[in-house]
Amino acid sequence: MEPAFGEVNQLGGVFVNGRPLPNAIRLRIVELAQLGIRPCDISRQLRVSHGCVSKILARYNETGSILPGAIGGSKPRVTTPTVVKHIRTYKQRDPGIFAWEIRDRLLADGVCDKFNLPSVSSISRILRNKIGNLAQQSQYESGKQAPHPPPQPSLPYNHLYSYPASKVPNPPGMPTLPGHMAMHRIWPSSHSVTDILGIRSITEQQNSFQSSKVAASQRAKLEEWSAINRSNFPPASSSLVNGVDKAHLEPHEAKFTQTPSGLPTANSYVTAPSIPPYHPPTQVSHYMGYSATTSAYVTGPTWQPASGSALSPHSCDLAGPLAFKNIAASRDAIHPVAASVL
DNA sequence: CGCGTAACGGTTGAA
DNA sequence: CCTTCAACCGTTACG
Repeated sequence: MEPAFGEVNQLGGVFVNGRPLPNAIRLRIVELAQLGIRPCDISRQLRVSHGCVSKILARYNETGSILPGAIGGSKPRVTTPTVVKHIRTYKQRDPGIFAWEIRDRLLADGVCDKFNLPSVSSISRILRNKIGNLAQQSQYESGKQAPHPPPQPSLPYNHLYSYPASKVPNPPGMPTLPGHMAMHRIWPSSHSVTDILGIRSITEQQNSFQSSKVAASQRAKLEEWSAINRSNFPPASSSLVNGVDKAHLEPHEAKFTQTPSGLPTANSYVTAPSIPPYHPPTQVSHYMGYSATTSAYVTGPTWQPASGSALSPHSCDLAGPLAFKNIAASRDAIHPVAASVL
């Protein structure tokens, strides 16, 4: 469960079964692809299976994000206390109401929107399990609803944490969802549209180790791109970029990058000996709360100087940018470091 | 040979 | 706490 060292694939690359590739490598895959390198060559160069390269690129093309999907956990429940309460109310008012009618009403009354509307079967289950005895008890049940008013709005966080993963992309052709509504999954990840697009993370990283291989023009393009995108989105989302967005990235990266010493370079990274110990889930719950923990990362780590020194001037250390991203929350902190590296 | 993808064994985290 | 379960992971192998 705590693979200090990963396994080695057929190409000699290191991976940790069940865990996502480091973002640095993911990013590298996308970068190389953008430079016109063929997937098969990327695969060989980075020693990542072609299946994985294919998947990451496909996802990137589809969602614009290089980030892995949210692992573990459960989907946010659509049957929030509020919803249950309303269902109960409907049932009380009309004991003969059908589940599908309840569903329609939830939508009509604005209790739910089409993204968090429970399925008919969910409603049936609720009726059966939670309100089943309501029929008999409804009289007195009804009176005591007030005490526990779930302060929860019907859309608690959905609009904040969308999810860039493949299952529910918001493909260009799909007009229905604003990107940020694409998924109702708690993913401390992404989250701002720009982040969903993966733009920000890319540009940030580029800014960090751009000097290495990425052509200046490429960088410029990306920056411009991000600028465009940023400006195109509502302030609400962009404001999240610096908070939520990064917060989510950090934990992941922390695992990859907070390697105590000897940050592997891009070139050596994939070889077995230089595998960065996969940092075990730490005390910091990874997908932690967005706020507090972020600052923890910002302030705490001692790796910062190390990363700076370990960073080789060229040869694009993958670890470098990632390391920087750990403190991404404060770009102010980043840039000086990045600048010095550059 | 390159690429897309299903199967597989694995991890994760909310319920 | 512990267990369940459904999400995701990357590799492998096949077509």
